[in-house]
Amino acid sequence: MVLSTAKGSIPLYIQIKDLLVARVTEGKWVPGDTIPSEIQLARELNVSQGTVRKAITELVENNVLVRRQGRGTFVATHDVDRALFHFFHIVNDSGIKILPESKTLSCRKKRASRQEASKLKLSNGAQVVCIERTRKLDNQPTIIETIILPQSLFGELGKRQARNLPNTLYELYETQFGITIHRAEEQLRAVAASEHDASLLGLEPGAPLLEIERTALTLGGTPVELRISRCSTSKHYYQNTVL
Amino acid sequence: MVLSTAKGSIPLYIQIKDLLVARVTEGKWVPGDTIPSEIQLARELNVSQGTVRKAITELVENNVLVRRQGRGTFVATHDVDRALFHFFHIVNDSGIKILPESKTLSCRKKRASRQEASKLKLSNGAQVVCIERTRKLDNQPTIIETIILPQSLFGELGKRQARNLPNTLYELYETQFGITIHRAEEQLRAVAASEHDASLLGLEPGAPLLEIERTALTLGGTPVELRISRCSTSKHYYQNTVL
DNA sequence: GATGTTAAGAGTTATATAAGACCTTAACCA
DNA sequence: TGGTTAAGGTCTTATATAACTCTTAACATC
Repeated sequence: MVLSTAKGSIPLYIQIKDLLVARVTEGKWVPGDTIPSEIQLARELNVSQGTVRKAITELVENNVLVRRQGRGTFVATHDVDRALFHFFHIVNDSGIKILPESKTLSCRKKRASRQEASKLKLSNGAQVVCIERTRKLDNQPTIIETIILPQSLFGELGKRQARNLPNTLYELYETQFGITIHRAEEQLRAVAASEHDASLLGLEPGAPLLEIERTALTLGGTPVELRISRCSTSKHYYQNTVL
Repeated sequence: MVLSTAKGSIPLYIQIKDLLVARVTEGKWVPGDTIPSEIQLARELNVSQGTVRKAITELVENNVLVRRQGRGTFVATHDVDRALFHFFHIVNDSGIKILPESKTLSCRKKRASRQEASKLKLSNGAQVVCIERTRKLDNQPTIIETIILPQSLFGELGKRQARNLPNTLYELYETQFGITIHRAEEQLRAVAASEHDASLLGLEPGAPLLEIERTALTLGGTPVELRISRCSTSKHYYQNTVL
C-alpha cells in the first residue's frame, strides 16, 4: 500500500490507521506483539512521528492497540481483565463484578437454525458448534449460557475440548483459533423461566429471567459467536454505564 | 486560575481541560454557547493552539463540547438526537429506535425513601418530586416510568408543570433548570409485573418485565435523577453495543 | 567472589509548538 | 441573483523536546 498525499485525498493519518488495522486483521501482527516504534513507522512510511502517533491514538481508543510509555505499543490481548471489563456486565447487589465459574453441560455439533444462521451470517443449515453451560455467581448457579459457533472457524472445538473448556472463552478463541473478539451487540429481554431453566437455577418455572443475546464480532465486523445468557436477577443485575 | 509549567507538574493540556470543564460546570458557558476559538484561548492562556486543541479534543470525546469545522466549538446540548442516541436503548424487533410518546399519570411531592435518598445522595427524608408516566412504542403502552427528582433542584416542577410535561425531560432540565445530564448508570433486572403494572400495560400479572433503574448524573458527578422503567419486552428489546 | 546499588545511555512514548490546508459563513459586486 | 472573495474558525502535518522504561556497567559492600 502506498500513501496518497494528493490534494483532496484522505488524510494521511487515516490511511495509516487503515494500514495498521490491516496488519492486525491479516494476522501479520497478532495479539501481544510489539509493533514497530512510532519513529520506525514514520521512517518506513515517510511521514512524521506525530502523524503515525495520531493514527495509533485512534486505534488505542478503539481497543485495538495498547500503549505503554517507555516500552512500546502492543496489539491488545484478551486477558481476564478485558473479558471482565468490556464483555461481562453482571454484578452482585453490592455492585461488585466477579467472573463466574463455568460448568459445561454439553458441547455438540448441529445444523444452525434459520435465526442462528442469519445472525452469524452463515448459509442456511450450516454446521455449528453448540455449547451449553451454567455459571455460578457467589456460589449459586445464576446464568445459563448457550453458545453457537460456526464450525467452519471452530471445527476443532467439537472434537477435542468437549468438556474441559476454560472459563474465559474469548481467550481460547484468540490463542487457539486466532480469532479476536473486538466488539459485541447485546439484546436484552425479560423472559419467563422454562422448566429446564428453572431446574438448573433452582427457581420456579415462570420466574422472570434476564435474557441477554449477544453477537460477538471480529475487528473486521464478521460475527463469530452467538451467545444467549439467561440470568436470575434476584441477587444480581446487569450494569451499564452510559457516557 | 494560573497554569503551571514547572517541571514535573501536570501537563498543560490537562490543566486547560480542567479549566474549560470548570467554565461549563460553573455556568459561565452554557449549552449551545460558542466557546472562544482555539487561537483566542491559546492567546489568553499563553500556550499554542495545538495544546488548547488537545484539551478540547478530549472534551469532545467526553461529549462535553461539539466541534464544527469552519464554525466553531460549542457546549453540547440535549437535543432529541442526543436523548435518543445516548440515553434511550429500547428498539423494536426490527432494530429500529423511536422515541416513545409519554402520558403523565401523576406528578407529586413526597419524602424520599431510604433507597431513593441514598441513590440521589440526599439527606434522609428529603423532599422529592415523583413523576409517574407510561410510554407508548409502536402505538402500544410498553413502558412504565417512575422518576424521582430532588425538590431542592426541581422545586418548580411540583407546582407548575404538573401535567403538561414534555416528552424529552432532559431537554427540560437543561433549559428550565440549568441542569445538564452528562452520564448515567443503569441497572437492569427481570421482574414480575405487579397488578398495577399489568393493567397499565395490558398484560397478565406476573408477566416478566425488564426493569431499568437509571441514576443520571451531571458533569460534576452529582446524581440528579433516579428513573425506574419497567418495560414489556415481547415486541422490543434493550440494545447495548459493547466496544 | 558474590551481591546489592547507582548512574548512564539507548530506545520508546508523551507533550508542546508552529505553519499551512481546508471548511463555513457572510459581505460584496457584477 | 449568483459568483467571488476575505475572514475566521477547525484540521492536518511536521518538528523539537520532555518523560518514562529497561539494560548494562561501574562501583561499593559484605
